[in-house]
Amino acid sequence: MMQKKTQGRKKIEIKIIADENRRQVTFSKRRTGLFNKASELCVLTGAEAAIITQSRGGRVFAFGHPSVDSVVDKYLAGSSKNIAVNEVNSIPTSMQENFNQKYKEISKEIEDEKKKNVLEEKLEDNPNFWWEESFEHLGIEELEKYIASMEQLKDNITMRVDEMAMLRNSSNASLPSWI
Amino acid sequence: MMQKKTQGRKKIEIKIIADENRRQVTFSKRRTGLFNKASELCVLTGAEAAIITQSRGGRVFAFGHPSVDSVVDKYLAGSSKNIAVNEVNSIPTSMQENFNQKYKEISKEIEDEKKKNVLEEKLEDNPNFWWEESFEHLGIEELEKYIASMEQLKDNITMRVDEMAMLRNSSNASLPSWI
DNA sequence: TTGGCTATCCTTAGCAT
DNA sequence: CATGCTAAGGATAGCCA
Repeated sequence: MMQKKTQGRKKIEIKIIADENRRQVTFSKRRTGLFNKASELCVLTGAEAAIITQSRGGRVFAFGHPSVDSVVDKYLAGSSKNIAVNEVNSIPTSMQENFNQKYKEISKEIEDEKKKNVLEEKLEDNPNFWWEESFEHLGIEELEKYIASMEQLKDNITMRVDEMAMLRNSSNASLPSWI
Repeated sequence: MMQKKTQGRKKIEIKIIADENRRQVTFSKRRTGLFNKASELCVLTGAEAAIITQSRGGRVFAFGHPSVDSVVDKYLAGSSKNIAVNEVNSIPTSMQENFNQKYKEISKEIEDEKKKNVLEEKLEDNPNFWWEESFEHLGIEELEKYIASMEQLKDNITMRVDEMAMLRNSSNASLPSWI
């Protein structure tokens, strides 16, 4: 009987890959796959998208359609400073950070919760986005807690950016590979 | 014989989906898939990543680890203004835009080209990245052509950003869905 | 660090809700 | 605009040339 040439793809857990070499290979391959997926998304739906990634080694890779900067600029223009434009339901844009951080875990919790109550809940009564639901059910205290953690995160980021800026003057470790 | 419940996934061409409804559904599903892929990439390799997308409807969705802003800020810090840091091999950051735009098509061309010449080429002699190769083989004229088109793109983007800014004052069509 | 080669594992097109 | 279902199309983990 013919022996299999390879053992084929093996299932892996979604957790940090210990072996440095495997981790690097995975980053390279999956990054390529991610960029291709983004490219297809843009072509298929006519959407715009930008992806920025930084490996542990400090190398930056980016993809953008029609360009990284155009998408990022638009994003910044829409999420910056002038938050007061929308009065009542206005939520600080910075909160998005926490949302993204908790995206997976919370969405999974919501998911599980939904499955449990699927029979006694009318889906029509649920908002389209879990975060909208979160907002509506969130108390003032929770909101303020989020905002506070956001402020701190902002500070951390600012410091980090400064570090990066200083690093740039002595090495190019953080420079995109295409420069 | 039992009839199949669904016809299953069908192969599609990577080109704009004409039907608006199907296009919307595809955007939604693939965006989710893209975000999950990015999430896995971050967890598996310890990398940082940010994705910003805008549907045709004007809604913005973003993903980031550890946050959109931290990754974007770092990117901007590394690619902005002070280009003169690296002297000789310094290439205007704005050129990245053209690269990304041509990523797919050029990479495919390179790919095809490689396959044709695979026997007469020593892979060891090739640079690690196709764009490095492009640079080295690009003449001054080509470079200047790129730069020129980049400048124009910059202008277009600036105008577009201004438009967005004005729009923000009269409607929230361009506002991220999480606001 | 990249690319090719399979045998799996994962994503998703078409429908329906 | 989003989710659930199912079968088929794609992405990729583990190994190498």
